[in-house]
Amino acid sequence: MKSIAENTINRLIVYKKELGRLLKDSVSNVYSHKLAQLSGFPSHLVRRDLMNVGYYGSPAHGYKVNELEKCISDFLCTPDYVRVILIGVGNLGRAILDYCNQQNPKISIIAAFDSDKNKVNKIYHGIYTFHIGSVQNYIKENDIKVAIITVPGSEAQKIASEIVESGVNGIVNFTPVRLQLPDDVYIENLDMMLGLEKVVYFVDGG
Amino acid sequence: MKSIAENTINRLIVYKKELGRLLKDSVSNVYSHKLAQLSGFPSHLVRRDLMNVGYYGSPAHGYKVNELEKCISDFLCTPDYVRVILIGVGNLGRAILDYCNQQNPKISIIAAFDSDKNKVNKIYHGIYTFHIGSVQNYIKENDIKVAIITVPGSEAQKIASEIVESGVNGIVNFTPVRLQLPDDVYIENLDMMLGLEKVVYFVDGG
DNA sequence: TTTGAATTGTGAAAATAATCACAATGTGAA
DNA sequence: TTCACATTGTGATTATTTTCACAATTCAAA
Ligand SMILES: NC(=O)c1ccc[n+]([C@@H]2O[C@H](COP(=O)([O-])OP(=O)(O)OC[C@H]3O[C@@H](n4cnc5c(N)ncnc54)[C@H](O)[C@@H]3O)[C@@H](O)[C@H]2O)c1
Ligand SMILES: NC(=O)c1ccc[n+]([C@@H]2O[C@H](COP(=O)([O-])OP(=O)(O)OC[C@H]3O[C@@H](n4cnc5c(N)ncnc54)[C@H](O)[C@@H]3O)[C@@H](O)[C@H]2O)c1
Repeated sequence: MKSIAENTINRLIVYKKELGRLLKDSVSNVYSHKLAQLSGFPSHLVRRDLMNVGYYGSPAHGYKVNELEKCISDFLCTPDYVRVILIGVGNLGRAILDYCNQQNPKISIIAAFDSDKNKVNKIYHGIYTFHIGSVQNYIKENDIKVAIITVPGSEAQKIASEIVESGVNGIVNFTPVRLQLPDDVYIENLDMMLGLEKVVYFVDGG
Repeated sequence: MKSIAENTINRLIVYKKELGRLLKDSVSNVYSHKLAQLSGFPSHLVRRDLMNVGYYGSPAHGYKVNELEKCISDFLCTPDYVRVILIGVGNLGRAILDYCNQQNPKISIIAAFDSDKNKVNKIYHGIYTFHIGSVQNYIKENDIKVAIITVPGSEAQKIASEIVESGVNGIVNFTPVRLQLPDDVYIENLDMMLGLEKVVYFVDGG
């Protein structure tokens, strides 16, 4: 299997999302430069990326939105239904619980975990909160592979090591801590501060 | 001035953060492979990146933490104090208000804006919330260049256009909407869903 | 002083990514 | 039918990024 650049994957995910939106608006066809405009990448890059997924449009009608969306989904191997857990039901955690289950019906947060007795056994935005002590069992029993970490930075490494030990191998990490984990664990760091610093750099310097 | 790859900038920001942490722990020297371990990038890439900022270490002692931190900061042109505004004091907005001002003393959110009367004129995590109607004046009077957008997706484009018109040219966009703005506006899209999809892809497919 | 071990800095090579440019294709109007 | 037009798909090219590999450097210990 040919390995695809991470940047390409990022862009494909964006195309997929925009195609989903077009689908909702009952748009049936789209040209590369329209997709380019929507996604913010140049049109020749859009076409180059689409070569990877093996879907072919026509010069006259561009791409069929529904087929292309399907094709990208298949390419990304998006399983029909992915179950994810969230750890740390604080300010950020609750915002994510609210947001996430509105967005992609194929990816669901099915449980949350916290150490705070006031939060355990409560339901936030429709998701039940368990005590953190039960997380390792929960992961094993439900074969969870992906977790979102929104605990305080000081707790992050310990929690991450535990859940990886139990079988998780993909983590979305919202804490500012760089997690030290085996190489086969995929970590996506979403530290807002880095994004903000980047904006400051490009606005100020460039 | 040589132009530096965006990836390099990303990494430099990470190095800077890790160096800041080392400084706090009173660590005075660091080797490239230590910085590599902390940041998660290979050590030869660390060294290559550091060539760009023009700081030279010694084979015997590696890099001086304080000097290197200073040097990267200067290179990134991090101004001494950057004032940022946040628009949309919802679940996510409040989480960010709480988080942001704890993190980097050089970058501060100095005001928030919302359209909800119940939120206007209130203080959340120390930040005063103004009515959204006053945002354009506020930007002009205070010469604001960077804004964080955490309003519902349906409002994002309208708000973005307005603030750019008033002088903002850097945006951290937390909504799932791809903003259509002039090319000279730097946009950092932080859509959590994309991060999650990426993790799902790499866990499942790779 | 000399040796050995560890680490830096960097030229060169390799790998990867983005861009260009255009033939091929399909469409609709004349 | 024929022509003009817009758009795709892609080979070739260019640019960028990463990796390799090692000479140069520094220091501590013998
Ligand atoms: N990436 C971002 O944009 C962003 C924004 C805000 C906060 N953050 C980070 O996200 C994390 C959470 O931020 P927050 O504002 O929600 O903080 P918070 O304090 O409101 O929430 C943390 C939650 O984690 C729980 N917790 C603490 N220790 C735990 C443990 N050992 N096991 C399980 N749960 C535990 C707490 O009870 C609390 O509910 C922090 O690391 C913060 O730095 C990131
Ligand atoms: N990137 C992420 O991880 C992430 C997570 C959660 C939510 N989100 C996105 O962030 C945004 C906010 O999410 P939330 O959960 O905080 O939503 P929310 O509804 O809690 O908050 C939205 C806030 O914006 C205010 N608002 C609405 N219209 C406005 C306007 N015209 N001007 C000013 N303020 C206005 C509302 O009064 C409210 O306070 C949404 O677009 C959501 O999709 C992103």
